[in-house]
This record gives sequence, structure tokens and C-alpha cells, in this order.
Amino acid sequence: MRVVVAMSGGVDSSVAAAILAEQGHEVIGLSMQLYDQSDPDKHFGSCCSIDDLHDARRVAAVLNIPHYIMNFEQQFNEQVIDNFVREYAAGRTPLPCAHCNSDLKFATLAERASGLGADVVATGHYARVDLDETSGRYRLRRGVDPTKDQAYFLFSLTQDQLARAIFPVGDRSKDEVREHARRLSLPVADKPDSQEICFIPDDDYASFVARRAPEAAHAGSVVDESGRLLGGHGGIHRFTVGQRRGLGISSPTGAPLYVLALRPSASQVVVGPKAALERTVLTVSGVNWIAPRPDTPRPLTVQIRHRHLAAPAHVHAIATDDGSRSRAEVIFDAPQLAITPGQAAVFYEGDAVVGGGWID
RNA sequence: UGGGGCGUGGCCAAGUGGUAAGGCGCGGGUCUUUGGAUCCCGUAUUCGAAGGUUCGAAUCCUUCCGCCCCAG
Repeated sequence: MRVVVAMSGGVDSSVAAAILAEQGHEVIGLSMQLYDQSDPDKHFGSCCSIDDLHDARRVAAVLNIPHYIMNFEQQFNEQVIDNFVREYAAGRTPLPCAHCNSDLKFATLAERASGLGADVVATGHYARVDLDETSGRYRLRRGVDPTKDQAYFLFSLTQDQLARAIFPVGDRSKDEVREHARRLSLPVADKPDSQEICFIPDDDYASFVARRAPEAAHAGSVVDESGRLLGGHGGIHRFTVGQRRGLGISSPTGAPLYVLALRPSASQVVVGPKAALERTVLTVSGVNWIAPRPDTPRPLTVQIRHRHLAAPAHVHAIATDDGSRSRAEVIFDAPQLAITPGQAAVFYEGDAVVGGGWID
């Protein structure tokens, strides 16, 4: 079978390509160029920098597979970065990796793959996909390595996308993947794991947002739940629900303060004690159902951020104004801390992703 | 000059005789393909200065220094 592998230049996607090649597939390596690489003053983060593209090319050479670089600057800008900036400007906390996956890797890239005559697209994600014979639907499951599982970032993949997706490292541990890379002498075998936001060069995401959305980056006030003024801030985009550090304010009681909510229209940051971060109910929009949609409350577990231990809850679809039922309500059995608008709430049944959506 | 208040780590600040809370900030760590996210650890031998009382003082007394408010 002809397979396109999205190669980021990291260990995981490199080993994914290696595994497929070893299995005898006709593997084509594809890398996405996401930034304008012509500006020497710009240096980029952990994914898809010029160095990463070189790494991908070197790995492809070792594996003896063809490798192409496709320019995705415009799409990345429009679908990932613009969303990122817009969300922060609106007082929400974006999850760019999820957009990058669904909108770029499994949408645009899959399209290009078809152009190359490939049947499927593989990535280095720690997740698994299989066909549920009884329902005829594809299932998305967590990766076997619980410390590296990335199913959370893939919740918005559609049945069509899942049908053509392969995750070769999903049933391996990170250690096994690195070992595999060393055995093949892949030049990226000991490359550090990526982290942080790949398109923010210096960790200074706030300036990045302020540059792209100056109208949203104006000063405002920090208030408590009763509206009492506690201090000022340099822009609502600098904060996220649940945040403790960086407020620069001591509470009158001496207890730590956490961001409870952001009010973009008033440019207000609302803070309060940790206990005030607890919520039992949330709603999500833009829901993608991978398993059949539950129209009545169904017991599942729900994960509200990466690295959050999915918590027991009842989930059911709710109708929107146009009746499309693209929203859902989640009622947790026990209160959860810092449910953050803009993040994804992903529903699981065991290790299978039932669906997920964007927290309102 | 008279009256009042206050001086606790870089900042806010609790503590009024029993051997320096807490928060912010900062440093380090954990975690991490979202979050200047969370979480953890560290951060004043010393309480404006000098004396005194006491077994023991940031806390009581004396003097001095500095700041603030009111009066003039």
C-alpha cells in the first residue's frame, strides 16, 4: 500500500516512517513547511523549523524513501495561527495542536496525499485507530504508552479522516520508539521531545498575540468575584483560567489567587481562591462524534486538558438553534478544577474517544 | 514646632512577651507536542538603629533615625 507519512523531523514520525517501510509499504515522506524560512532573523521552535525539515530529509535518506516538502505557510497561518490569536483576544485559551492535526495534517495534507496516489496518511501520534466491526465505525483509542498518549489532540478527526489514518507508534512506548530509532541509526534518535508552541520562537506568546491583535492587547483591571478592584493587568490575552502565577497581586487574605474568568468586553480579569475554580457542568461547541452520538446522558469519562486525568461524567448532545446538535453538555460526578474556555473537552469510553468539543 | 500614625526579606503583609504565618516576586524542580497553566521545593538567625527590663523581646521601656497625616 502506498502511504504518506507526515514527517516533522522528530523521533516519533521518523520511527513511524521506518516501521511502515519495514512492513513493506511504499512510503512517501511529506514535511510541511509552516513558516517563511527566508528571514534569517527568525528562528523557530520545536516543529517544522528549517532544521527539522533537514532532519526529516536525513531520516528519509537513511530509510531510502522519497521525501517532499510542501509549503503550508498560508494554511498554517489561516487555520492555526489566526485561530490562536483570535482565541486569546476573545479571552479564551486556544489549543493549536488540535487544530493543526485536524485542519492541516488530516485535512490539507491528506488531500495532497491523494494527489500522490496514497491511500492513507500516517503520523507519529501516540494513538490508535481501528474499525469496530459491529458498528462499522472507526474507533480512535489512546496510545498504549499512558505518559505519551495524544488521543486528546485528535478528537476532531472525522470518520473519513480516521478511515485513512495510521498511527504506527501508537502501540509502542516512547522508550521502544527511541530504541527503534537507535537501532536504525536514525539521526534524530536522541533528539529531545518537542514542547511549547511550535510557532512561538521565544516562548513569548503574549507579545506574539499583541503584535497580531493590538486591538485586544490593552490594559485592564483585576477584580475579585464581588467586583472589588485588586489591581491592573497588561492585557487579557496574557491570562488563562486557572492561572496563579503572573498576577503580581497579593490577596488581602494571604491566600493564593487564581484566574477564575476573563471578561474581554470589559477587559477584566476575575480572580479568587482556588476553591472558586471548581465547576461540575460544562458545555462544548463544535462537537465531533467519533462514536454514535448519545442523545440522553451517558456515563463516560471526560478530559478537559492535556495531561488531565479523565473524570467520570454524564455526557449528552444538546440541540443548537439550528437543531444541528453540534453542542453537548457534560455533567461531572465530582467538581473539576479550572474548566477553561477554548480548551477541548474529550469524551472517553475506556480508552476509546467517543467524541469531543470546544469548551464554551 | 505641637498632636497622631507607622517603620517585619525586593514588594504586600500576619504576628502585642515564648523563640519570624501567608501572598506576590524570584530561583530551582516536576509535568509537557496547548497554556508566561497546575503542582512541589527553596527564599529574613531576624523584625529602622542603639541601649535597657526579662529565663526569654518584632512584641515592654528609653533615646535616636526615617516616612506619612492633621494642625500651623
